[in-house]
Amino acid sequence: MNRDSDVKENEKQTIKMPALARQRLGNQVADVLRAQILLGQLKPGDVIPERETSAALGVSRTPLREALLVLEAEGLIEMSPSKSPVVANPSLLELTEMLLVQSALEALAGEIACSKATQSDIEAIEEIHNRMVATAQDADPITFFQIDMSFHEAVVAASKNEALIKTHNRFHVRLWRARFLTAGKVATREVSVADHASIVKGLRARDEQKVSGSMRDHLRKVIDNVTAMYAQQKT
Amino acid sequence: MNRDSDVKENEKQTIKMPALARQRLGNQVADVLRAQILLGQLKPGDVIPERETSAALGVSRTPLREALLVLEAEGLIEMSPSKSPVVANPSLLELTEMLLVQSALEALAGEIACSKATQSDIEAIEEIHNRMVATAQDADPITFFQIDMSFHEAVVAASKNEALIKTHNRFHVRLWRARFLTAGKVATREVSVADHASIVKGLRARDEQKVSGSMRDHLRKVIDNVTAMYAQQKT
DNA sequence: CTATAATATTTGGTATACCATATAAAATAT
DNA sequence: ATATTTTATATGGTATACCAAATATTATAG
Repeated sequence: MNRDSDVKENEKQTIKMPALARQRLGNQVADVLRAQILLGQLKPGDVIPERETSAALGVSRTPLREALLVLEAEGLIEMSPSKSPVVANPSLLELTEMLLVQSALEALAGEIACSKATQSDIEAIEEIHNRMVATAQDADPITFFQIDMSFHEAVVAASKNEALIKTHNRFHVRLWRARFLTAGKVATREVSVADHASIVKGLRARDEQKVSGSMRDHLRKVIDNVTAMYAQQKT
Repeated sequence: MNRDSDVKENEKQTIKMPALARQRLGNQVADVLRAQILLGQLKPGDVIPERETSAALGVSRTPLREALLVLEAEGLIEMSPSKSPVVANPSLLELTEMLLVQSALEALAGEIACSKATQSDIEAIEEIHNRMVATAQDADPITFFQIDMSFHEAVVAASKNEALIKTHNRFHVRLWRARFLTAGKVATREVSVADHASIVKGLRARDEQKVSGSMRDHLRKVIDNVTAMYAQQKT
């Protein structure tokens, strides 16, 4: 490859793309902490002392604090004066409230997706569904759960509504742990698969009513599952 | 007044209530800036330089910055590296997307409110509606608009769903300016009043279907109003 | 006078220093 | 030995100092 010719070709642009490079340190730290919370490495009730954590991550307290504020706004942690931030531990009431909102959001997403999704969007959703069907019997809980979640993400993304996608993701993250803990039961898997099949069918037919209703009902079943788990946990 | 007796009476409690006192400075600053944005004292496109603004508010850059991060998370301002934060100026597309989400949220709120609202909640909503009817003909745009908005807030609050209330408020704030600019037309007032009347009627009957549908349709009309305003503005 | 390069200045981003308060520990009086 | 007061320490909250990059300004070469 000729170096000189390359230089000549590029002489006017000087690469000119910072593009996806620069991001605030605080956001990167927030991503790390958020991932740790979702992966269960940071469990509800765990504290996140500022000095200790910032030192562990090799940053100063300023961006660490910035990250904590982001996570607080997302509802993943709780901060109170003179106390170390603590990973949020949503009550059953809070979870059901959030799931109700999520059901409305996903219902809307399904409705919009019927008109806004491209054919390849729907095919991609179908592909996720097929993978879920294939792994319903034997896959480990984590894998199955992640496929399940990606299905919902894909439908919401197909709505092409940024505000909706962002708001949905907000609850998605906060509900992650509780949904994971309840998704383990293989018994509920078949129901989920059936619900998803109905949603896919509706999307192919671009039947707004059907998809919207299916999404909504599907999510409301999750409320029952979570409630059941909490009741069982008390025992 | 006898000092000693006072001391004796208070000896056990020492006032003991910090209660509603302490809040982070950053949040207070965020409240101030948010209010300025909502009141139009800070318009879309206006910049908020950190040093200048923090000096004006009499705080250091740290809490000011904390406030900016909050407002950025709320979507009220936009921050980019090496540039002063700027008050967000949502496009028509963004506004319609947010209004669609808001319509779903308010529909859900109306539905839930039918079962969760107390009788006095409904009476309070009715009272707001009556005030709106009374001032529909002559009140200045600001007053009418504020009553209109408080009606929606009251219905959502009646759902008693914290996640819903918070999420709704998020969009409520971001949509505030655009809705205010479109709410001026007296022509649209009558339609709004009629819609609200239908909602109140449904709430009294605790008819979930009706209230939910009315809320949703009412909000979707706002999309048309906003779209019309943008089209007219181009002219 | 114009174009270009060097420099000064302003910006947000980050690190550090300091402060107030809440909590834990220790000392002392009962 | 216990209860109470005092003191030490650790925590988050805030202010300041410093840095890098982007931009505006000025000087200089053409």
